[in-house]
Amino acid sequence: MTAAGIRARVRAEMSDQIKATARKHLATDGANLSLRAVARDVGLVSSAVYRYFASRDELLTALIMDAYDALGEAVERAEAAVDRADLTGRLLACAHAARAWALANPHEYGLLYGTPVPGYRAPQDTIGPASRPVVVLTSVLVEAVREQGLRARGSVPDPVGQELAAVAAGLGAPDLPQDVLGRGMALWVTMFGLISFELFGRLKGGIEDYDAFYDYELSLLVGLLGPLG
Amino acid sequence: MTAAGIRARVRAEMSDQIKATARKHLATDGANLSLRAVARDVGLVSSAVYRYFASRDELLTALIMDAYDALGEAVERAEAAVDRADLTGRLLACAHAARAWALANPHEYGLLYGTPVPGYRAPQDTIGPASRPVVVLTSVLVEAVREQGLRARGSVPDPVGQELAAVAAGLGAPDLPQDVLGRGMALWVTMFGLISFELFGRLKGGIEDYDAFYDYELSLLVGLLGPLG
DNA sequence: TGTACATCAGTGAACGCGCGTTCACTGATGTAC
DNA sequence: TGTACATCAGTGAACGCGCGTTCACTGATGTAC
Repeated sequence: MTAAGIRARVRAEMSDQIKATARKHLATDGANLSLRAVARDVGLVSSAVYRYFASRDELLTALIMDAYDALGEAVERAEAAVDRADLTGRLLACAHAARAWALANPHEYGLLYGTPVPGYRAPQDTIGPASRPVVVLTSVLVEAVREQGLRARGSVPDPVGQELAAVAAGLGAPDLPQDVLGRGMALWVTMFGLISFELFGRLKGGIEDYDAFYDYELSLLVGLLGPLG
Repeated sequence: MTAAGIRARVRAEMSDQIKATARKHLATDGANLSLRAVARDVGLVSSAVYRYFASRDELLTALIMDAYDALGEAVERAEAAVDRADLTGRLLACAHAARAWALANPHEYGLLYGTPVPGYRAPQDTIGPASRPVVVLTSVLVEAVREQGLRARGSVPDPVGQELAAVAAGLGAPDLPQDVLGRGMALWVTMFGLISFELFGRLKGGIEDYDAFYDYELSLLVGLLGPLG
């Protein structure tokens, strides 16, 4: 390995360590992450962090991108492991993977799907990684339509129908019926609603067995899609 | 009015003004609300605020309680204004009122349903006001069962079934079929999921006409309940 | 092989700032005799 | 009616703290001749 290569790797490792420490700090500070506290924990003087991230916001952005990627990858891997013909299983695998990742990384989840950080504006770069899970779900729906005869069960009134058609096209699935996408989005929204309610403690006192509750509610929303192989 | 009464009223007005100003500050600071900034804005020295709220957390708690109450009242009034026989209309009125309140008070909504404030623990007193909207929804479901023959459309596997039965009992509706409550919760979760996605900008770039999208998705979830008058 | 130079991660002090909370106080207003 | 007293909202200074960011610097390591 060239000297430059070694330097680059050491640099990347330090950068990773800063991010890892920052992730830990999300747990206590939430989104008002303290650069100085992170630096202290890493064993650096606060100004040294600026060798790696130009500002606190840039560090936050890096954390967000990593989180989107981690969630996206978790969903993709889980979905890929299921028998291709088991469409319901593939949808459920996505849903389980998303929840499992959120439970394992609650504060990163909060960063992605909780209240926006005050004063922070997400740069454009986050759009790609952010859409990975939804791309997977969409592809499953497309296959269900093509291979297993999943059909629209109603019509979608405009302007929603037009917008859904545009979204489908943007996701590379221009032939997906609007109604199927609309029902898929209900599933999508409910998934994140359930995860947020669980993580943010909004069901405390009512539901104890979140695993079972999640599965039950998901089954209702998968049922809403229509008969699936 | 007695002198004591006047003093009490003046005190309440000052307290209200502090809360109103604090609500404005939620917009810029999010949940890391600055007591000093609020005091400055009210025209008080920071220590004077302690005559009204024992700490920053107590002020936050007051804001949260007020917000729950405001949301609860908005939902209750909207529901009460609909023809009693129009069960679907009553459900939709609740949903519309919740969204309208959230759009009008996005930062208070974030306080209630967004990422929990780091380090803040909600006291027990918030439970009552927090459940007002869900109580209304439940009562509509109960009436739909009693008066319009809304029925369970499937069975709810334990332990979810048992937990839902306990929740129904806790809401004063011990006879509500578990499956109906389970589907109602799907509606409930989706409502808040949709509102959060809209407010937190998670649908940016896809959906423009949120009014129409919200109605469309709601119609899917109301449909999931079963035939309704 | 040895020397002068460039690179660049990390240092430490400083900038100007804001924060929550405490505390002894002032001064207006109402109360009791 | 007039006076002494109690109440209590609001003041202003201080406590000890943490923050993001800048800047001139040190010193180790690699590079070029």
